Amino acid sequence: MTRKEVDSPDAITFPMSEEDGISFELIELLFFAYRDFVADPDTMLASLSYGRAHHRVLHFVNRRPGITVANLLDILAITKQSLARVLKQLIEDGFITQQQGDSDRRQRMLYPTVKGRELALEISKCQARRIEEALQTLPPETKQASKAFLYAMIEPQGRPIVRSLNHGLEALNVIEPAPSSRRK
Amino acid sequence: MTRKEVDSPDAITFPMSEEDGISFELIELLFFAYRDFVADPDTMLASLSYGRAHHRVLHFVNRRPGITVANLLDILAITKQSLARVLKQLIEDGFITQQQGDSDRRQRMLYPTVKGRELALEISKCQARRIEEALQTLPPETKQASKAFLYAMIEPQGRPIVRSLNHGLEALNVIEPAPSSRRK
DNA sequence: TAAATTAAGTCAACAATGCTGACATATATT
DNA sequence: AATATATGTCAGCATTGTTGACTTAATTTA
Repeated sequence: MTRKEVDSPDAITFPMSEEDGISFELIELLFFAYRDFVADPDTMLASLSYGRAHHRVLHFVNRRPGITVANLLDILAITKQSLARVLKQLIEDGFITQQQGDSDRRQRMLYPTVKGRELALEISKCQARRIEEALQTLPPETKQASKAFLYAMIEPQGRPIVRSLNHGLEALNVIEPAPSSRRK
Repeated sequence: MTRKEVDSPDAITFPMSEEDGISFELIELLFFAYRDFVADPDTMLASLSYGRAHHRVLHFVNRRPGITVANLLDILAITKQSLARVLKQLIEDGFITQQQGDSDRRQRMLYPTVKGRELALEISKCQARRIEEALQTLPPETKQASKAFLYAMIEPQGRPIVRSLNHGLEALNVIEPAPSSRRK
């Protein structure tokens, strides 16, 4: 009962748990699953000294060939600087090419090269393999349920973008009239 | 047919799509869902000039009060330096306290303070709210299915850690006999 | 008991990827 | 002709990850 025992006057010794009415399990599952999910691409790209940012740019340019820089910024939700840095390298290294916009010649439309498509596919295959292996062990309705859950986790404003990537809505420029918020 | 049209000799103009046999939808859902999922904590912690790294440390110390530095490194899978930087601040600012290990006095057992617990709970509540709101719109079996999916997405070696956080396995030190791989 | 190992802390340095603000250039729009 | 837009670029900063080396204290082993 001396001062010795009062070392850390307010150390809490019992764990934060589901009893607090919070689903810690899902919170942590998202953390660990996402970490392992991006580890594969990270490893593959390390040999090219590319990182996660390069991967994202490459991915979305492959999913939307001809996308403009501005629309790409909307999808990635990063600043022009952050994009420019990695985009420059991808172009220099011949994974992506630019073409002047047809209607608006200020625009730069981005396309993957053959080399860029191959790399994007290789990485996506690897990620898809992990997903398919996970789903294999589970009942078939799991896939649809997980999609629905993840979709509902996305901010409503972001959802049209996700949809447009899958059903070929050309509406990318219509989506989010871009009140010139981001994109400094 | 002049050179003009051969601008970008190998620009690919058709999108990478599910026809390549890859579930791009799930890949992208994971990306967007995770991004929005961590945006809330990021915002909340910005006022304290803390980042994502601080959040993770605070979270797991609250989930496993008394955890040692070495075990925390195993969970986070980062280097000692990366941990030290943020842990130091959290201790200085009174969110976490240290106590010498009982059996092994080299160890530093980490505990949240009252203040630290409150902050961790506040953030977790916010994340849980987003999860619950997403699930509300969906059939009840979605939660279990999503848990199972995310769990299966985690590398097998990592799974016992996730489990131990939820059922109170004291076994954290037993989990992964730590062949002294990481933790430089 | 002496030597080796381990847990933790620290230092210096570096890399990736976010951010800001400012400014230039070409092109469109009003 | 004036203004606005799309892109590119410069300089600089913050966070968070990395490496490798070294210290101190405590434990374990030979």
